[in-house]
Amino acid sequence: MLIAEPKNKPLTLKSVSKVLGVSTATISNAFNRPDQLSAKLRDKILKQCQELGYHGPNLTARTLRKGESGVIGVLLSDSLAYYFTDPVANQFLTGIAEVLEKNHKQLLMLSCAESTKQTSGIETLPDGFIVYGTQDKNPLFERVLQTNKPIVTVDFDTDNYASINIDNQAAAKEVAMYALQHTQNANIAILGLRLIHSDRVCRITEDELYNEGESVSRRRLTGYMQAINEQDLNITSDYIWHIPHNTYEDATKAAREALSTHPQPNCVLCMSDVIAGAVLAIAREKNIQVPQELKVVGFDDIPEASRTSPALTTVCQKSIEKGRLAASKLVKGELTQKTILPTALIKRETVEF
Amino acid sequence: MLIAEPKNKPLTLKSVSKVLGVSTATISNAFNRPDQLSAKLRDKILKQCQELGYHGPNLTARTLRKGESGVIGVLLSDSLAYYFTDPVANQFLTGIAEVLEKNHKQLLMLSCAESTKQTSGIETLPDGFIVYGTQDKNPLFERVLQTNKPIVTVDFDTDNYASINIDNQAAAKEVAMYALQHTQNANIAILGLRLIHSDRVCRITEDELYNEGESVSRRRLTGYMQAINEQDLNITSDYIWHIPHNTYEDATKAAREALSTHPQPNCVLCMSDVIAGAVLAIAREKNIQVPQELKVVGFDDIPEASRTSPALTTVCQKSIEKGRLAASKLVKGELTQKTILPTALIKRETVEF
DNA sequence: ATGATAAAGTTAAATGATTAAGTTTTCTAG
DNA sequence: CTAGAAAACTTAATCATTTAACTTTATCAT
Repeated sequence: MLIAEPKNKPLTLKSVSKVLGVSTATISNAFNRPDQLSAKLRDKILKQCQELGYHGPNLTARTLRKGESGVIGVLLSDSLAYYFTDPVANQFLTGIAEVLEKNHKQLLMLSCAESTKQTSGIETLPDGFIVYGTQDKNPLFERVLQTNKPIVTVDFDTDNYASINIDNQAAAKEVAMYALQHTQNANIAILGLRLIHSDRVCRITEDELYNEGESVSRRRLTGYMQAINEQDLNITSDYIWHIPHNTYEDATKAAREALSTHPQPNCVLCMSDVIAGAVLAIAREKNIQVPQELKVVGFDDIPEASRTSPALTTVCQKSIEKGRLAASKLVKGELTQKTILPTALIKRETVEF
Repeated sequence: MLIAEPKNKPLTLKSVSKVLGVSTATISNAFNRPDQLSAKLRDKILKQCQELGYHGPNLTARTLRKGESGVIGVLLSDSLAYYFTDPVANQFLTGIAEVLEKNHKQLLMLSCAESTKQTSGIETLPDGFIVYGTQDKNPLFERVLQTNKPIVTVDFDTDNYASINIDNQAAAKEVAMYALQHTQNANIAILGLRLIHSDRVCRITEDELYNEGESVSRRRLTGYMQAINEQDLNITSDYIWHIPHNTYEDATKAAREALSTHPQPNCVLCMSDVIAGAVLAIAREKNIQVPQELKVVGFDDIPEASRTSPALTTVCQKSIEKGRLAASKLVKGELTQKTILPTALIKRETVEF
């Protein structure tokens, strides 16, 4: 039986090698390169390490030496807390987690929204990054770029990197067309997500309507507008809301405002299912019949969308698949291809019954 | 203007020091210990580093040297993907993320369920751990224990560590009492979570009913049983279901089975709101009126609980607060106290209207 | 001016691993 | 039995930092 070192000092390759009477290199090889030593010695070393309570090389030291940590960073444009709350993000992260776990990679969550003190140098740890959401000149993102490590971007696109997107504009146009075609004398409201840089729920101005950006939301808005035009309808900025965060609270506020206007809209285009869910709740509260008096469409097809009553008509984007694909591109090193995932219009009960 | 090193080699303290003509120590101090050099030189160094594109010391090397990474590990008993899907876990993680972000700590998600190959030594990286859920002799958990790093456990208890729990038994008893007191000729079913070690939805056997473990679910079960006894009612194991994962799919299967029994239960005690939500869906499908013909109670008070129709009567446990508290204990170094968070019975519409 | 003291920088020894290159041991064939 | 090759193991350089201990420069009262 081996005598362990005093409990307080953590075991190292060196201290263990001293106890076992072999070189540090041999123990390292026992853990990492079985072909470099005899099977007999290897078994003996592994067993003795077990007894001592040494469970293998320190990750930090190994990472420093090998330049490889086994950690994948997910870079998120908003605060971390938000990503645990948002159902779409949850699905996306679920997909990532699935693939990383299968490949024995660890998952480090990094938020760009962290306050100015970005001194930690955390970007040097992960072996690669999945970058989610638009990153307009974010400092952490800039640093990540400079590491020259593998990157896959999702829901936005930058030259030189693998990316995963959907055709937001076409999908939005399709769902809007469907909704408008089933609405007589359409009076349209749009509940948009992050259309402008404000932290408050509000309507947008005429100016802001034409300030075309490249965000996911702006592309959806463009899709809606195309549908409205093709149907020879129109909408003013008075009927377009900006919702800063994809939460029930914000969405409820906007929904309540939107359904209190005169004339009251009979067709609400929502940029997320969370928003659409809030509209349904307010409609019930106000005794407005959906879909008879009011058509509602969402976006995303989150799990809850099929459980609302009436069940939500929406655009399905395979968010889990997005995550899976992002992670697998990264672990497989497929770092150039730009993928557009398909979407599908899901007809449930909030447009026609 | 400074000339940067060739692009391919990443910048280091050493390479930068060569360019700037000062020692590595001074640059290190410029970043970490402003008092160790003149403000003038420091400003100059920082500006020059900026120009060169050196954004501060490499985290891995710094961690190795200082023994401190700024990373907090969250050790999860199930697969990672599960924790992004489960609404209770989402809230818990939201709370953690909030506090860590405020304290400039990074969040590393670690799953115990990872297949046998646990060679990575990842437990050496984080500065501390939040351990969530029962860990019956899990190898990764054992290693974490051996690191002697700060640990806070949540939803289970081990000697020597700070822990956060709720009184599952009392809370379950309370909600069950309430439900039973409002049910005439009660015919009870229990939809339990992870009562036994099976991956399939099934009823439990008489034996398994009395196999008392120490899990959260078992304590809730005990609470239910106490209420049933105190009301001079009874239940057989035929009316107790085991649901392996807290998902709608599993729960729906169990709910469908439970509402197809003869005699049909008129009071269902659910160990989670997800399960209760599934029961409501099946009840609607079968045209069973809730609460008139069927009382349903859940557990957790997830956000969706207030949005179901009818709105769910349940036990509120402040899951976000749990996460916040766990993280703040860890960052503040309060590593001994064992906290029992309060719960509250939330009376909505699924027991009385 | 001068010696003492404080401030500003530098040197060099850790930190815990990996791995190329070198050394010793074992094996094989003639 | 021995040279040569292969296998088994060790040595020592390296990874990018931090920081105690040391050296140099500046400050200041006398």
